[in-house]
Amino acid sequence: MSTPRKAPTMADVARLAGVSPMTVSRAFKRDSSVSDATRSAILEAADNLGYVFDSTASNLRSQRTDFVAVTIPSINNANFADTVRGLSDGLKERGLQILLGYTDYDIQEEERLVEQLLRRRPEAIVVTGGRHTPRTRRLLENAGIPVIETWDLPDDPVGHVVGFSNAAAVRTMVDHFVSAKITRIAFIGGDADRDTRGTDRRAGFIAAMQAHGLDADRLIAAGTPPISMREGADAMGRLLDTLPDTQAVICVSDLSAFGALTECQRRGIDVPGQMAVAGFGDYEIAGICVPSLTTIDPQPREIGKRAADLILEVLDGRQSDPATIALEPILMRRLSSP
Amino acid sequence: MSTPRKAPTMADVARLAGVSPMTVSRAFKRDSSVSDATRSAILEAADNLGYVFDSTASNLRSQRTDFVAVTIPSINNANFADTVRGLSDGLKERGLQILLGYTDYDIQEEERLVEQLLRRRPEAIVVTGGRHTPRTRRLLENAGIPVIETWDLPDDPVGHVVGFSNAAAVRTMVDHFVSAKITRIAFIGGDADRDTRGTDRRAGFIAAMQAHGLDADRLIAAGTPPISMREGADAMGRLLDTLPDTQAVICVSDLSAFGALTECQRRGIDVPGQMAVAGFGDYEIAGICVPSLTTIDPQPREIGKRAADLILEVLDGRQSDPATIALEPILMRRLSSP
DNA sequence: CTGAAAGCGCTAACAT
DNA sequence: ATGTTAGCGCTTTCAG
Repeated sequence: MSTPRKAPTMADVARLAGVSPMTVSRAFKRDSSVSDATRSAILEAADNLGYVFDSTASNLRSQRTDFVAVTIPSINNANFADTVRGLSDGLKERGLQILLGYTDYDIQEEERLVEQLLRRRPEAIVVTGGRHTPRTRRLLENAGIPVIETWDLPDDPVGHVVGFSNAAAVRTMVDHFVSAKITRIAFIGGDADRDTRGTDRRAGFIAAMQAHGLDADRLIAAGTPPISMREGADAMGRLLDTLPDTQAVICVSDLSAFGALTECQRRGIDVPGQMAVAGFGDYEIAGICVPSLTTIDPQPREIGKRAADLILEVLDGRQSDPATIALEPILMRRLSSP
Repeated sequence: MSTPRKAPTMADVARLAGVSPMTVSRAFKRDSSVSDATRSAILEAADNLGYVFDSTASNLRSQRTDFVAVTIPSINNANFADTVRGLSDGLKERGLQILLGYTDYDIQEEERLVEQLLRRRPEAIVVTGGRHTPRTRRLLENAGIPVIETWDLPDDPVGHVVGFSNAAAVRTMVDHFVSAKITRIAFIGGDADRDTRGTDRRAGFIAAMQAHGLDADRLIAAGTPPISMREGADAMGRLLDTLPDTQAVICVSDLSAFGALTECQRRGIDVPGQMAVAGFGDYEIAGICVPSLTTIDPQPREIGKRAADLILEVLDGRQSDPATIALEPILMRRLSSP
């Protein structure tokens, strides 16, 4: 576990293999021109010495780091994890690694994080959402690398966008209920504007209700984002206590929706007979809970995949203008709604 | 988004501020000796130029990267996410960032990942589990940095350990059932030895049953780890079809346990009356589903926190011998068991 | 296919 | 409190 002596360098490997450091450098690259005999001699020498390639030196000299910076609101969220997985898979073939940071749904924290990440000279940066502090925006604009905003369709993007309209997605859900003659619909979401996607969903709910000429005043504040299952359950409790004639509730996420569902179970309220419930995200739980949960699939993995493709295109010079890729969230009709 | 000209360096900032590059370097460090006037002049000059500190150069020269490498099996798992959060919080105060990679529960992938991570010269490395390929082990042993294995208590640790016995934790659960006179107990887990923690849990189940003189042959293979909610439900279906006199089932994780629970709901099987169900992990869902799920809390956040503390101690020279910190998983008795 | 020279941008070490 | 010198370990560039 401890190596008291200094770690071996390429020069050490070169000496042992009887070649120049430059040849060792080439031997560690994939497609460079080194004879097979020389290469295997070098790799063996390296192995004997316990040599491990030093990226820090390589990064500085070549001005390439081979990683892409990614910020997500929370590491503990299956939707964002799926986006990261899509990104990761898409970038892997090019040898690009992901440097991940999370913002805790806080744009001040995002600012700190983005600066930290940019110091490490990523080849590109992917951020979640389209709302940033002025300084974050300036940092991104001046970074000189591809910038991709995701999970949103910002009015004034910094660079590229791979996302969807959170408001429009919720409108789809409202329409779904209204077409089933359900009109007394509530919304359970965060009580702060911290989570901009949550805020957009609530705004989309209000706008959609008003477009149908319906009251949009059944808004239940469930806590500070991210809203937990427990907070969803508590919010449903308050809704049932204060507005018992409510026919349906749209929740800001599947997690809060599942919490709400369990509260109905505990109180013996039939779902969807007495109360329909809808979520957002199409987390695994939505498909398997009883009754299964009507929700919106925002295609998180696809967001990551498309962002990765876009990054590769831009780095290859195949794409130069800022692109906006708008995905269509999918309404997943299940048993928690009519 | 595009910066055609080259990015400014410390030399540029120094020139504009009328000082030497060394003073600029000091101004960007926290506690270094620069007069307030000089520092603010420098920071202003940097701001005007849009200068962003270049860690790649700093890393090479100072031989410090200020990050800790962490490998986890999956990015989409609340337990591991909690450990990462504990680590992250504990390391943040020292300015250490986390470089995260995931192995997909595959020790071959772990080998690739560990080598990639070590090339970036982390200050320490935290891995999940105690089983590695011989090469991974060699890489870790020779890395010359603190190595911490987590989520397990390996027989022959590489270096430090912060973990718990997966087998002993499941024994606690078996004892819980047996003390309630429940003896026909099944285990739902993975069908491969890919997930070593899952394998240890199954082994712990078998050993505990045998210690009680009970048959340990109700083993249901639910798929390739990680076992999903859906796979847990399917496994429960097979269990009910083939061994209907089973009284209780212990699942390799809360996710599969919840799936199993929903299968009981769909079939009208009363839990825990006809079938008791237990999970592992104390995920949020365990506390809120109906009935709430008896499970084991392995204290994932605490694992991360302790690992972070240990790293700081070792880096400070306050701890030199390999340490093993064994945590005690907590049995969470809830409504899915008697 | 291989090598020699130079230098990436910062900071350790030493000075004052 | 600030400056000077040298060099971290690679790879770019140019040569053969």
